[in-house]
This record gives sequence, C-alpha cells and structure tokens, in this order.
Amino acid sequence: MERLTCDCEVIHEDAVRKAKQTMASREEYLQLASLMKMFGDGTRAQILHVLAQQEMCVCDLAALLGVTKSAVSHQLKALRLAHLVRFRRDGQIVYYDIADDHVRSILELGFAHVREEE
Amino acid sequence: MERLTCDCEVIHEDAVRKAKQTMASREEYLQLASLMKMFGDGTRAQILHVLAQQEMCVCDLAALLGVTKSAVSHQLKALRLAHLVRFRRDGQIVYYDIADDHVRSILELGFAHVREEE
DNA sequence: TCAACAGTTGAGCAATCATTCAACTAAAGG
DNA sequence: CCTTTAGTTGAATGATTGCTCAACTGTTGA
Repeated sequence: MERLTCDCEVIHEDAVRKAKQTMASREEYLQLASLMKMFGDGTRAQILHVLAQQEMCVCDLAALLGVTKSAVSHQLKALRLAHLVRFRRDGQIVYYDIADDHVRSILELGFAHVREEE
Repeated sequence: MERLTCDCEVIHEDAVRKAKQTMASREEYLQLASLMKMFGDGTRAQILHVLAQQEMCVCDLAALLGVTKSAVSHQLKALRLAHLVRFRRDGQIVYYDIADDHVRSILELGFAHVREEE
C-alpha cells in the first residue's frame, strides 16, 4: 500500500536519508534533463558546436550539415526554446548564434570526456 | 543531383568554408550526443547526481527515486555502457558510484545553467 | 503588385526510448 | 539442498522524437 514501485525494503537507511538531504527536486532534475537533451542529438550537437564559433544562417547550416532547411529550423526552434541560441534577422536571412558561454563550457567538457575515453 | 538534402544554395561560402575547418567529424558529434543523452533523462540525471555524492546500491536507489529495481537496473546498465558509473559487488548487494570527475563537472555546469535562467 | 527566396510550421511516419512485467541468475543462511 | 533476497535481463508497450513533405509567412527586388 505504501510502496507501490519498489518490491524491496531500503537496505541502508542512513545512506538514503543522507542522499535525500543533498538531492535536488524532481522539477530540477527534469529541467537539467531538458537542457542536456539538447546536446543529446548528433545534429543539434553539431549545430551548437558550429554556432559556438561563429554565427550562421539557416541555409548555410543546412548545407553544412547536409540536411534540409526544415530539419535545421526545427532543431533551431528547440534550441531557441531552451535558450541555448539567439538569432537576429537581416532582411530575409536569419542568423543564429550561441546564447551564452555555459553552452561552450558544456560542449568543451563533453568533448574532453569523449576524446579521453578510448 | 549533387545536393539532395538542401533546396537552397549556400549563401555565405566563406563562412561555410571556415566552419568546415573547425568542425569535428560526424562520428565525434554522435559520440558526444551519446554521452549527453545519458544526462538527458530525469531518472538518469537523478541517479548520476546522487551517485556523484555517495555510492549506493540498486535497492536503495529504487526506493529513493520511487521506481522499480528493474527500471533503475536498466538505467544503470546504460550508464555503465557509457562508462559513467562503476560498480562493486558485496555479497548479493551491488554498489554503484560515479566513474570519473568529468561527470561531476558536467552535472555542476548543467545545474548552474538551469538555476541561472529565470 | 507580384515573383522569388529564406525561413517557419504542422501533420505524419518511422525509429528510439523509458518503463513495466515476468522470468531469470547469483549469493546467503538455515 | 532449498528458500529467500538483490539484481539482471528480454519482450512488450506507450510515449517521445527527428525527419520529411507540403503549405505557409515574410522580406526583397523587379
């Protein structure tokens, strides 16, 4: 009745109690996950890495990555909603770039990890 | 014929050329994405954050997160394959903890970003 | 005013994914 | 041995997701 999701008792009560104190809220973990999810796709990772070095328009990004403008635009929208990229319009052309330096730092750490392991 | 995926010409050839030089390989972006994907789920983010502070067994993790042992075990397997967690066995009990400090750094940066924005 | 082009959007589809359930392995204790 | 318990695994399922297609917006230049 009181525990629907776990079929076993807590084994180390003190460890669980201690963990509960340092643990963040479920809300925060979901926000963190949403953020990290933006880096968790090959196309988006590539877009972010390119934009971390220079601003670029949708059409050039599409040509660079070898995907349709539509696909890039969809991903850019997701990145925009996550506040990871900014954009400015110049005539018909929309230029995107990285919104803040956290993004660059996270990318660097990620690459460092990937390149170290085997 | 030569461009199947983009219905527009490259607008800024120099920008594209420059980007191509600093760009990593598709392989590397996919590896980066695989890594970041591990942080991109609420349950896994929570597991990683808890394990970043103390080792813990599967059963306690399940009770702490309010999910089944099976769910935790599946996620731990994914984290293991990504080399983000280690484990040791003591009798029937398996203790997990974070594999290296990169994980802690990435978590910290992520949390910093989440807590700053609005 | 209208044709052309950069970009956006939404529906639809295939693929991926997180969880549950049930069956399984492995270790401990009687 | 045999039972119990911690943990793993694989199949099944419902939800998410990334892409494509086609239709649309908005700006430019004739």
